[in-house]
Amino acid sequence: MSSRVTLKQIARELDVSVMTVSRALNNRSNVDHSTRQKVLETAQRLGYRPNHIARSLVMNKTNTIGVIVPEITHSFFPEVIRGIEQTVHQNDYQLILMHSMENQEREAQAITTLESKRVDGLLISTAETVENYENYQKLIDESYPLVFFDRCVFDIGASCVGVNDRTSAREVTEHLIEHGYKKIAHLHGPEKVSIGKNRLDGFLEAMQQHDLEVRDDWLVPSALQEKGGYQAMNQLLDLPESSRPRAIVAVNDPSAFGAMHAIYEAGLDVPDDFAIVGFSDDIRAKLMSSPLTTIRQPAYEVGKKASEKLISLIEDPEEEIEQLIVPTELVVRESCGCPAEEETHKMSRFMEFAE
Amino acid sequence: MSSRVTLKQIARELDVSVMTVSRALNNRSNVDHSTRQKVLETAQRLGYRPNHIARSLVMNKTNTIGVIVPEITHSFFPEVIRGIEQTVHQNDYQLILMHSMENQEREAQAITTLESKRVDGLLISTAETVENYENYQKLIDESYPLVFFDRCVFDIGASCVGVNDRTSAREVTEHLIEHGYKKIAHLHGPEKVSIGKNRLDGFLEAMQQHDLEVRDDWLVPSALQEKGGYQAMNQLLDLPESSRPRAIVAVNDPSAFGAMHAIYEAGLDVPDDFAIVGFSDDIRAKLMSSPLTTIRQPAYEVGKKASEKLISLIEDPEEEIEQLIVPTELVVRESCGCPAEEETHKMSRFMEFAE
DNA sequence: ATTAGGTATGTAAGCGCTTGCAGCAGGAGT
DNA sequence: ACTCCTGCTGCAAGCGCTTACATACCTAAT
Repeated sequence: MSSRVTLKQIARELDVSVMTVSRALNNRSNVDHSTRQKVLETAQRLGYRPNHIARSLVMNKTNTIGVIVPEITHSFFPEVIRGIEQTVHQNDYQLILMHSMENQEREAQAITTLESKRVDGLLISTAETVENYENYQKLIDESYPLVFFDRCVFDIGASCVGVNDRTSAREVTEHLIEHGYKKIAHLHGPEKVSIGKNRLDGFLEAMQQHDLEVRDDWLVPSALQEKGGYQAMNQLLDLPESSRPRAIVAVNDPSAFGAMHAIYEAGLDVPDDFAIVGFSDDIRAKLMSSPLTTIRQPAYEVGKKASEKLISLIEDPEEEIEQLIVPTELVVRESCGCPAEEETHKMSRFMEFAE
Repeated sequence: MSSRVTLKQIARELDVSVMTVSRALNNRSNVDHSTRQKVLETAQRLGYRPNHIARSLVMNKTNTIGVIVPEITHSFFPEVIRGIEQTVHQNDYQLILMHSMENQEREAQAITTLESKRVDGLLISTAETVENYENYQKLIDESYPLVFFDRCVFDIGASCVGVNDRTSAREVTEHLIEHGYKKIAHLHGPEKVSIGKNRLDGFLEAMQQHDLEVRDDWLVPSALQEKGGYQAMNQLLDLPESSRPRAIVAVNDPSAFGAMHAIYEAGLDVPDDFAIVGFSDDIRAKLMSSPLTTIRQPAYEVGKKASEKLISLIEDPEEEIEQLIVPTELVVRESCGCPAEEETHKMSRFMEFAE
C-alpha cells in the first residue's frame, strides 16, 4: 500500500528504461521477446499493479462510467444495476454508483462528483423531485456522453432506454375496462418524471378512447414509494362512498402496495371493493395476499441496453442519439379481479428458477 | 467534455499563476481576498470542475472505496449498500461497486481492478466459491485497509462487521427444539464462507446441548441461492419417509425458499409436514404463503458500521482491527408451526412505513 | 535607517504514466 | 561503398494538480 511498485522500479531492477517496461506491459509490438518476458516476470514477482490514475490522467480516459439511481431498496434498480454491471465488466469498464435518494440536490451533487472523477459517461435515472433539466442540459452542451434509463428526459438531446410507459399504462387500464370497470382512478406520479407523465397520458388515452369519465378527484398525485400510494388512496377513501372509484391504476407497484395497505386498513378488500393494478412487477407483487396485476419491465435488459448504448456513445462520437424501447408484458394476477390463467400452483407464484 | 477547463486556463484568464488559483479554490489562507473572489468567479463562469484524477495522482489518495458484493438481486445487499452509500457520502468519499457473482475468480479480478484504481480501502463480502484467502492475505500484507462485512474471514488480521451467526443459528434452532421438534435437518452453506461454517456450528451446538441426534444425511450442503435449497431439500425428500426430518434449518432465506418450493412440489406442506426456518429476513420472507420464521439481520446497519470502520482505518493507521457484531432478532412466523404473536393483520405482513 | 516578520504571489519539481520523436544497431537493396 | 528500411530502445515533454521553497512587497519593531 505505502510502497506501491511502479514502472520505474521494474525498469531499475532490469536496467532498462521506463518506456521499455511500459511497452512490454501494454503488449506493444516493438519490444524484444526476451525483454518482454523478463519484464512480465519481474512485474509479477514484485506484485506490480498498473496505476489507473496516472494512466487516466495522461490518456484523458478513465474507463469508468457513473450511474445515478434514485433508490436502491427494492427489486427494480438492483436488477438494472446487475444488467449494467454485466455489460460494463465485459467491456473493461468500471462503474461508480451514486444514489440520489429521489432528491434533485443530491443528484446534482452526484453529477458534479462524477464529472470531477472524469467518468467517461453517465447513466442517469432522474430523481423524483427533479424540477428542471438544467444540470442535464449542461452535460449535453459539453457533449458529455449521457444515457437516461427508465425515467427519461426527452427532447434534450440525450439517448434513453426505457419502456413505452404510455402504451403500457394504456394497456393495463384497458385491461380493467375490458373487464367491465368504468369508475377508474389513477394514482399518478410527478409530471417532471417521464414515468409520471407518460403513464398518466396512457391512462387518460385509454379512458377517453372508451368514453369513460375521468373525474378530477380521481386523479390523485402519488409519490413513487409505498407511502405516496398510501396517502393517495386515503384521499380516495375520504370521498363519499357513492363517488369512490371501483378500480385503481397506480403509477408503480410500490404505490399500489401502499394503496392496498390503505384499503385493508379501512376494512375493505382487494379486488372485491377495489380492483387495483400496478406497474413494474416488483419482486413482491406476486406474493401479496391479493397478488398484483402489473406491467413487467425487463429491468436487467434496461440496464444492459442502456450501458451498451453509453459505451457506444463513448467509443464512437458518431453514434447517434436514440430512444430505445424494451417491450413490457402485462401480468394478470388476482388484484384486478379478472380471471387469470396464471399461477395455479401455490408456490409457482414465487419460483422461477426451477430447472 | 473535450475542452475541459483547467487551473491553467483560469490562471491565464486572470493573469496570475496556477498556484494562486489552486490556493484560492482550495480555501487556503494566504490569498488576497479580492484575488480569491475573482478566481471563484471565473471558475464559476468557465464551469471549472476540479480534476480528481490529477489530484489523486499527486496526493496518492482517491477518496474512493471499493465495495465487492457477491450478489445484488434481492434485499440484503442492496440494503447494505444503502448503508455504505450513506456513510461514504457523508465523509466525502465515493463508492465503486463491484459484483463477484459468488465467484472467486471474478472477485479476484475485482480486487485487482480496485487496486489499480487506487481505492483507499476495500469492503468485501466473500463470494460463495472462495476456496482460499490468498488474495485477502496479500492485501493485508500490503496493509491495504480492508473490512469484511456479513461474510467474514477471521484470524487473518482484518476487521469485520457482521452478526453473530453462530449464536443466531443456535437461537433459531433452539426455537424449533423448544416447540417440540426433535428430528431437525440443516441445509448448510459452504464452510469456507463464515456464514456457512458459523451457522452450522450454531445448529450443531443447539442440537448437542439438547441431546438430539444429528444424522449425517440430515446435514445437507446447500448453495446460498434458491436453487441450492431446492436441490438440498430434494435430497432429504429422497430419503425413505421414516428417516426424514420433521424440521429444517436453512442456511439463509433464499435457500429456505428453494426448500419450500421442493416441499410444495412434492405435494407436502409447510409447516404441517416440514417446519422450516431461514436466516436474514429477506423482503419476501413475510410474504410467502407460509411466512418464514427467520433471523432478522440489520443490513443497513451492517453497511453503515462497516464503512465507518473502513474510513477510520483509512484515516487513522492506528485504528485497531476488530470484529463488530450487530445484534439480530428472531422473527417468528408461521413456517415453523410455532404459535406466533406477530402479524395478525392481513397487510401488516407487508407494510412498515405507516406513520 | 535597519532588520525581522508577515502577506501575497511565483517557481520548480514531481506524482506514474503515455505519446512523439530521435538514436542506434544490423540486414537488404542498388 | 552508400542509402534505406526495419527492429528495438531511450529521451523529453506533459497530462492537471500539489508540496516545498523562493521572492517580492509591506509594516512594525529596534
